[in-house]
Amino acid sequence: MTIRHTSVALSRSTDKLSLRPLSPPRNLTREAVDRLAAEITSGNLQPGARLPTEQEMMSAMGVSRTVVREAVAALRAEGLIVTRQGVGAFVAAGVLRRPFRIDPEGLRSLAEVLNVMELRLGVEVESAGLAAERASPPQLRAIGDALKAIDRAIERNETAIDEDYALHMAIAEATGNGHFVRFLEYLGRYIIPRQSVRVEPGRVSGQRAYLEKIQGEHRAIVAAIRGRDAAGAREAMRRHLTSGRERYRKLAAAEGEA
Amino acid sequence: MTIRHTSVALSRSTDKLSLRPLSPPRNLTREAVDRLAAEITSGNLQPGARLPTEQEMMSAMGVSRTVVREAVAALRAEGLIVTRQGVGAFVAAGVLRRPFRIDPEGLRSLAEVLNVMELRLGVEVESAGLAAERASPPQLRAIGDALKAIDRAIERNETAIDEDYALHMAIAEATGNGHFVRFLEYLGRYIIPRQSVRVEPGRVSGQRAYLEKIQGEHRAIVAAIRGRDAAGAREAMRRHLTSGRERYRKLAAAEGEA
DNA sequence: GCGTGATAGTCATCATACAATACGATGACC
DNA sequence: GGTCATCGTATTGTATGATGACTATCACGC
Repeated sequence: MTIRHTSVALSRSTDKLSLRPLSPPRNLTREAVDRLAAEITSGNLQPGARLPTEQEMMSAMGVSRTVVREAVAALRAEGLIVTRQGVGAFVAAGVLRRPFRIDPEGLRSLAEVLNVMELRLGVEVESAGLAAERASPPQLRAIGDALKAIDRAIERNETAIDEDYALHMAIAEATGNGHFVRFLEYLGRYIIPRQSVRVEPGRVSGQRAYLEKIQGEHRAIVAAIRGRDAAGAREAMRRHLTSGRERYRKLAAAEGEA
Repeated sequence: MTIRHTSVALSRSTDKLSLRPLSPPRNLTREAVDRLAAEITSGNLQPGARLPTEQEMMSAMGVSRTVVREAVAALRAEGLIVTRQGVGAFVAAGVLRRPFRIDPEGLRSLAEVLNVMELRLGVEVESAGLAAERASPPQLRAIGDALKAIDRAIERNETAIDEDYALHMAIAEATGNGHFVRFLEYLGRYIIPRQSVRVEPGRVSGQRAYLEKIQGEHRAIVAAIRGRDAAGAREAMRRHLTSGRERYRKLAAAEGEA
């Protein structure tokens, strides 16, 4: 038996049983991906440069074509390289860095969540401003519908999480800029819910007052957008999200002491 | 002969050719990736759920194992799924969202670049505001140094691209929020340069006046940050980036007619 | 000089086989 | 009855060969 992946850090003598969850078995494909990615990010392979052929990579790394092809497929999925049939594989132009991503692991701490909310605040404030400037009549209607949907959810004593998200998305849609939609899509799903879902189920009246307050902020945002008041929309959105951030901070702090 | 994607974007008098930038060559692997990703993000496959075996996917989609394996490799690289030899493939726990990314392919068109600049504007405006509220003395010093570095570069009749980027980064650093730094790191490298690099080399005096104007905007931002004036810093940054966006729009439009 | 066709290089896909690993079942052993 | 070694099966990991499709290049004829 050959000692393959020695990634097992054999901490045999760890008295406290600190057995790691599991370290990913370093298979050949992963190895090849890392080495190729290193070649690219280190600048050793300039953007637009042609990668070695599959055959050359095979012999260079001593692996089969399957491994090479899966590594190439992985890098292509990450956008680092593009392949063209009959021509070869090339380093993607204009990409010296991996895609922007927020590590979900880091979201554990309160501070990190608040940091993400700050980033979101900047994007959404601008989103509201642009929506006020550009929203088309159908988009304005969609925003109004989303607002009313929250009203109905509150009436049914629900948390209105999905409806809240839908309103923010409708505003992002109204910017006409797909990046705002995608950004919110990426962040919103797991940032928005937490800030309101923590209220204890028993305190329905408290939750309702809380939702009514939020809905008042929503109304201010929508009113400003309808009035084509970009600055007012930005301000209203800023108030909404900063107060939401404060609410979350207090809830989290209270929970921390519970 | 089928009209495949002519990736040659060559704008050789693109009178009314309406040649698409490039339509993605829908190969089987890409198709499989999309379909699997849709199954996951749609919630059809819960986190932790086991994917069908490769054999089942082969017969289900009517493709070979190579295609299935490359699709799985791509999703694994994106962190959506994890595979375990001898067991199967599983939807990654706690990952309902794909990383936020801006497809570099889309950056070809002027409209897309402007859209990205709008997103950046939102983030940087907030960045300036937070920097005004929180910048520590060393961070303020770093911002001042970056400002002076631009002065020196202008004195040397250089484009000051790197120095400009450094100033924006210093401000992002001063927020104390790493997300702002990473976001700017991701966007800035290939958005900022373009807006100033297009000036013709011959017109040095025009470039210098242009840079002096930008530097005036920079000074206003830094002054507001130093004065702990968050609203003023936001406003100054907004002015800076909106005017930069306009400059880029005009430059690009002029180039388009050239 | 300019289109045109042949040709070679390369990726895309398929098919098959073997290796490595994990899990459950079975049965021996205490 | 419980524990553990063994084995068989299922599944992914890796290797290899073959074929098709696509592209760039170059010689060729006009």
